[in-house]
This record gives sequence, C-alpha cells and structure tokens, in this order.
Amino acid sequence: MSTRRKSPIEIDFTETHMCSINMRLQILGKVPFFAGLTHGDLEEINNLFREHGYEPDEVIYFSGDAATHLFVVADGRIKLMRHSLSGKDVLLDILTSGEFFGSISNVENDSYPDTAQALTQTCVLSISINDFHRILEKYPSVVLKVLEITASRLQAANERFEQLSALPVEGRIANLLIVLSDKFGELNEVGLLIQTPLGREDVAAMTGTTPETASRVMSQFQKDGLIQTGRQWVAIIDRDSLKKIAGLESG
Amino acid sequence: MSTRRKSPIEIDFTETHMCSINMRLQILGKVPFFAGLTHGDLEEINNLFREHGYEPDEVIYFSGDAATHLFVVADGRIKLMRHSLSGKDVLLDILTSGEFFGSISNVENDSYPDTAQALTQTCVLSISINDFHRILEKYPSVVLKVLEITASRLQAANERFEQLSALPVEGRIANLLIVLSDKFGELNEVGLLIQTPLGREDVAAMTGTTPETASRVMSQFQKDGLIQTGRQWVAIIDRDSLKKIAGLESG
DNA sequence: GTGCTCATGTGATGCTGATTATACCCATAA
DNA sequence: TTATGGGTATAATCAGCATCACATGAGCAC
Repeated sequence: MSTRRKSPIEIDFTETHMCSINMRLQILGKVPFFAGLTHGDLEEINNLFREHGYEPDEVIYFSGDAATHLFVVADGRIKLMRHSLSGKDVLLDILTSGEFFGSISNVENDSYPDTAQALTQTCVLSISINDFHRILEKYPSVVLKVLEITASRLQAANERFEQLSALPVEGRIANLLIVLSDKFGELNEVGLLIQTPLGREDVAAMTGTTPETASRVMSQFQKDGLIQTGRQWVAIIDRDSLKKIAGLESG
Repeated sequence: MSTRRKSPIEIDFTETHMCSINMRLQILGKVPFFAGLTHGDLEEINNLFREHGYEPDEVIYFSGDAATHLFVVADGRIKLMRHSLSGKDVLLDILTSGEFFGSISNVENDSYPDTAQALTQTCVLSISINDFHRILEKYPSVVLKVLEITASRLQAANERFEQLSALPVEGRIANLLIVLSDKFGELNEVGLLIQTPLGREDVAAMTGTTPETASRVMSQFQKDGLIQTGRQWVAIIDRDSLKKIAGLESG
C-alpha cells in the first residue's frame, strides 16, 4: 500500500489545437452570453471570430499591448496574470472553455492590464472590439449576460482581496483549493481532482505567498490527509476540513 | 512658522440631507450612465428612484441582507466594506456623488456581498432591481455604460490585489494616497487635499495592515515632507516621491 | 534501465509587520 | 477656558513568513 501517485490529470485537448467549424459553433453556443441565440445568429457571429491555437506557456497577449480584441477560450486552460514591477508575478485567474478575456471596452482602456498565457494546449477564438460592440448593440441579452459575468468577477476579486487581507497563508491556500475544485473538480479514484496543471508556484502566485511556503503548507495538508498532491496536480480529500481552515465554516 | 494644521476639510453637504426634486434631476443627469438621456427620459427614470438621507456611520445595508436595490450616491461619501469572520474589516472603496453601489444583477446574487455605510452626511437614491432592469432593457446606452464602469472597477480590484500581493506596506499606502488624491484631491493652501474623512484605521483597512502601522508609515511620510496630515485628513505634498515609493515610476 | 532536469521538500535565519501597551493631543462641547 | 473623548503616535516584543540554501525525487528522453 505504497503512496504511489502518478499524474492523474488527463487532459486530452484538441490535438490539432484547431477547432473544426462545427466545433466552433458548438463552443460559441455554449458560451454563457451567447446562449439563447438562434442558430442563424450564431453563424453570423461565428463569422466575426478568428481562431488560433497556442502551445503551453505561449502568450496570447502581454500586459501593455494595445487592447484590440476580446477572446473566448474554446478549449484548454488560460492563465490571466499581472507582472508587478518588483518582478513578482500575480496569477489572477485560470480560465476554461466558454470563458472570455481581453478587452470589452473600446473607450478608454487602450492596453491590456494583464497578460494572458496558455497553461495547456489551447484553442482560442478572437473578435475585434469593434465587432464585439456591434454584437452587444444588436443583441441586448448578450450585454446583460456579459455585465452579469463581469459583476460576479468583481465580487470574486473583492473576495480574494479580503482573504489576502485577513487570512493567514494556510487559510488562503485552503480557500484557493476549494474554489479551484468547484471550478475544475472531477471525482476520480484519487479524490476530487483539480483538472488543470497546478504547481506550487501557481498556488503561490494566486495566494500572495512564495513557492516554498506553498510547498510547506500543502505538504502539511497532505500529512493531515486533507489533500493528495504530486507534480503539478492536487486532489481534495477532506473538503470540510479545508473549509474550516479557510474560515468558511464555523470550526 | 509652527506646523499648525487644523482640519482643512470643508465638506458642506446637504444640510437637510434630503435632495430637492430639481437637485435629483440634476444629480441623475450627472450619473455617468444616465448621461445622454433626454430630459423626459430622466424625469421618467427619476420617478422610479426613492431618496433617503443618512447620518455619518449609518448603514445603508449590511452584507448578507437580501439584495433588492441599486443605489446611487447623490451627495456625500459612502464606504463599501467587507467584514471578515476574523473580525478584521476590509474597506473596498469610498464612493462619491454619481457612483452606484448595491446590486445590479437580479438573477443569482440574492444577498449583498458587502456592507455600505455612510462616511459623511449623505443623500442616497435607490431603485429596485426590477425597475433598474427595466431601464437597462429600455436604454441600451445605459447598459453599456454600466458594463464599462463595472469592468473598470474589476481592473481596479485586480490592481489592488496585485499590490497587496507584491508591495510592502509603505508602497501600498503611498499608492492608496495617490489613488485617493486622483479621486478626491483638491488643491488648497495645505497641498493636494483628499476631500473625504480618512483616518488611520481607514487607511489600514484599505491596504491590509493595522492602524498602528499605518500611523507609523504616515508619520514617516510627513517627516520626509511627502504629505501633510492630521485628524481624519491627508494632503499630498510631494506626489512624485510617493509615486516612486508606490513603485509606479522608476526610482 | 540510466541519466538528466526541473518541480518539490525542508532546514536555518532574518526581517517585516502584527500585537500589546501606553502616552499624547487635537477637536468638540460645556 | 477647561474638560473629555476618540483619533493618533510610539515603543517593545513576538510571530509569521520571506529568503537563502540545498536535498530529494518524480517524470521524461534516450
């Protein structure tokens, strides 16, 4: 009964990292803010999108680049990050199929405030801001949905700010694992596996700490039987205890 | 040449803390997302709003309350905050005339994630979410503007997160003072005065530190001739040096 | 299998900033 | 003017976590 644990993550993304036309329509239809549009509308919208494949670690755009496009993740995982001048990188979010990133406002923000980088092999759809604004003006339901998503992202950002401000490292990491398992969790023989590459450095960059401290904390979590973890992967074993540490439930 | 410094803040808000009808129309017209509407439209919209006055420290709503309304600051200053379970309060933002807060989505968020509290004597306009959504559906320009504002708030939140993650207390406070002076700054004989009540505790709650540390840092800033400060007020003297400390410009 | 490489684990040390405690002093009102 | 209270200043101590340094081991290529 050894604790063998090879990488249990099985992400079989588009091998060509290019999406077929049928696939694109299917993906656009699943994008939250295009849900509810007719097939005809979707086809018209589809024509405004261009697709592009990225290899792991490839950058879609750098912070500071001219903000000209809005992107939709078709397949794969995208990191949104910020490079501070002190050289310390901050990981804002990990995006998955159906989520958008880039610029939505054509008025003021002339440059991207963050950097988008492929975490896995990825297929991304892009549309120019002008075209996107034409869609926004034509389909009122789309704007409302985009607003709703943006508002909930704002809430999530405030939540992270509060935690960084009020919780010790332990609690912040516990909380991150809960959030990521809600988003990427997949039950398998190991436990509730977070289906995205996730190293100590990533955890650190999302919780405002260092890889060393993240390693220490996660090692302790594993010793305490709260998680199972290996190279670039984490699975949640004892979710309730993690929630307690995260300060989400009464101890 | 003594360093006398009485409170230079002069905020003469509505004495009755109730707005006249003319005033309300004027205020609604100045709200960014209602700009551009006709006088007739504004009158119709105005009828959907109710007004309410608040004394300093009075609470408009608590986090956890049922989210039923959207609010617009007519006059005064409003604090948006979060109470963490550890008892440590976090100050997310200080709002001024024309800014909105509360709920914009009637779908999921059934409760306010934050607490809104009057910082000064305040007049607030409120509208039910349902009525507001009727406006959003009727006036497309309004939705787009609300989306734009929400998106820029998200960027600001990410910015704060990055700083809390990467900068030491000194830099975070320097940065906060820059940001607040951009929003509330008013040039007078003392310097660039931040026209809102702002104590050490507020500074601490916005930068993720303690009042004691905020006091120490600001005392040092004053000794170095960067700011002028007193009871509940701060004025910026040497903005460039603050920016350097904030890591915004090359040293 | 063998070796190489990079993510991870872990120890020792020091510093930033929280904590605790107390003195100070400005602003308002009596 | 004087009194009072709450915001502010400052010192001493301590803890959490960053930093530096190095060991370990998993997974990939050959």
